[in-house]
Amino acid sequence: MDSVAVENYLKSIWELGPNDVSTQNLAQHLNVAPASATKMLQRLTARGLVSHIPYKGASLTPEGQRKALSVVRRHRLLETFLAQTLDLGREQLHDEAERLEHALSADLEGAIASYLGNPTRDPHGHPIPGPDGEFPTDTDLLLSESPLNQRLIIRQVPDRNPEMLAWLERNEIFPGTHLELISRDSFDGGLTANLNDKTVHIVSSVANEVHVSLEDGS
Amino acid sequence: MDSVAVENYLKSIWELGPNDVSTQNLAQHLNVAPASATKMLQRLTARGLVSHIPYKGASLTPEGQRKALSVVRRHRLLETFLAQTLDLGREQLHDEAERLEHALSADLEGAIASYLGNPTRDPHGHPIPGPDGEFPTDTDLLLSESPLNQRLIIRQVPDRNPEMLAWLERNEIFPGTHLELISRDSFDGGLTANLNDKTVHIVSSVANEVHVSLEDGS
DNA sequence: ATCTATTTTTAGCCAAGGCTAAACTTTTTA
DNA sequence: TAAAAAGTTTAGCCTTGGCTAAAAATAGAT
Repeated sequence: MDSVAVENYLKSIWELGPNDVSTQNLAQHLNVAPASATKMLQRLTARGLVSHIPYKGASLTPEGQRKALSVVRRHRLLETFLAQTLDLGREQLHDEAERLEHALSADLEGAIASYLGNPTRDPHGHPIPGPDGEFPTDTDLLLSESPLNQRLIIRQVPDRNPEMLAWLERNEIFPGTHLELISRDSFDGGLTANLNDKTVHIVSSVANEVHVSLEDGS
Repeated sequence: MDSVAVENYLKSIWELGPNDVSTQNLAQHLNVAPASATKMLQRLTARGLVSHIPYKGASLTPEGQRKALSVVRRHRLLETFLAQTLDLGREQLHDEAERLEHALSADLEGAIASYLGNPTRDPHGHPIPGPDGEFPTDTDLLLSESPLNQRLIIRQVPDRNPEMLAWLERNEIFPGTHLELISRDSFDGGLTANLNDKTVHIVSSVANEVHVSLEDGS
């Protein structure tokens, strides 16, 4: 059994990947000192879960990737389960799942998955990896790179930024919302969109975290 | 925040109490070496959660008791929640809750409790402590000490002994089951009971773990 | 091409929570 | 009541996963 710390490192490397992840980046993401991250990367490399090239960066081995995706699967299943049974706000879900994910047995994971009908998306729209570590191919577009004047559907919103999530929620932007981009500011990448007959301005930091699909695409 | 280990020690001392708990007893219950238990008892005493008299035994301080009951509350709420939403066997519940209990935030605990309507018993019939550490007074009788020839109702079955639980399940003995004791073997304390028109023999080790109430009592 | 700033790693420290072996109490038994 | 047995604690060690400060490597600027 992997410790909570090991699971969190693997998950973070996956989230920051798939390119080589820098020590600093990883340390910041996990709220630890860079020296701590270095040490852990060495341990994970020794265990064959990570390949770390000193002064270069780290990435997951196939084995490490499998384990990372298992954590992600548990996280997303838990978010879905909690959203469905209790009704917690989308902001609360992330934090709770973050703790519980490390305590979920394979059996319970299975029971939850089949209770939910083996969902492929969590409440934020994020794809849920399969039980054997397959990651569903994700054809969603970044909102920041989507075409103007086409009907779009929101597919994914971020889960680890409560302020951004609250803003999105206030503007009724969540998976399933329909919208159409009106204009894109060429200087700062800000967007103007039409959504439920209202006009919203979406700053680029937000547009980079939201995924959409074209209304006719699958 | 208390570590998983600290929470487990407190819970075990509570489960083995309220009399002074011996080092050996505690160590066995937690599957650690006696020396490890001694060291932890010293740390817990320093933190004011336990009062440990060397060579005598250990007991919980009021503060320690509050924390222990908080773990027990989380455990039993989780068992109830999992039993209600997924349908897991009674044997599986214990192990899953055992892991999850340490990862349950106060918020989620509250959400689960109110979703369940603030239950006072878990699926094994064990009383669920209140949010402020009150332990409901438990007037149930031990089956081994119950009178003969009276209609009884099963109230509590053990949760940490899968074999015993499976035997009980096979004989349809779980909270809510009605039965009547026919005779008690004065030598080994074994019981003969009438239950759903069948006669069952209940060995004393089982009768010591099952709680009942009289059919007319509350 | 060198000097400086940034990033990364190493070295050495700490606390938690395990372990075993040895020492010390307490209890039991002869 | 003394010797043996059982239980408990101490001493010393280990791993994990943090930290800081110092050293080393890389990247950037002059």
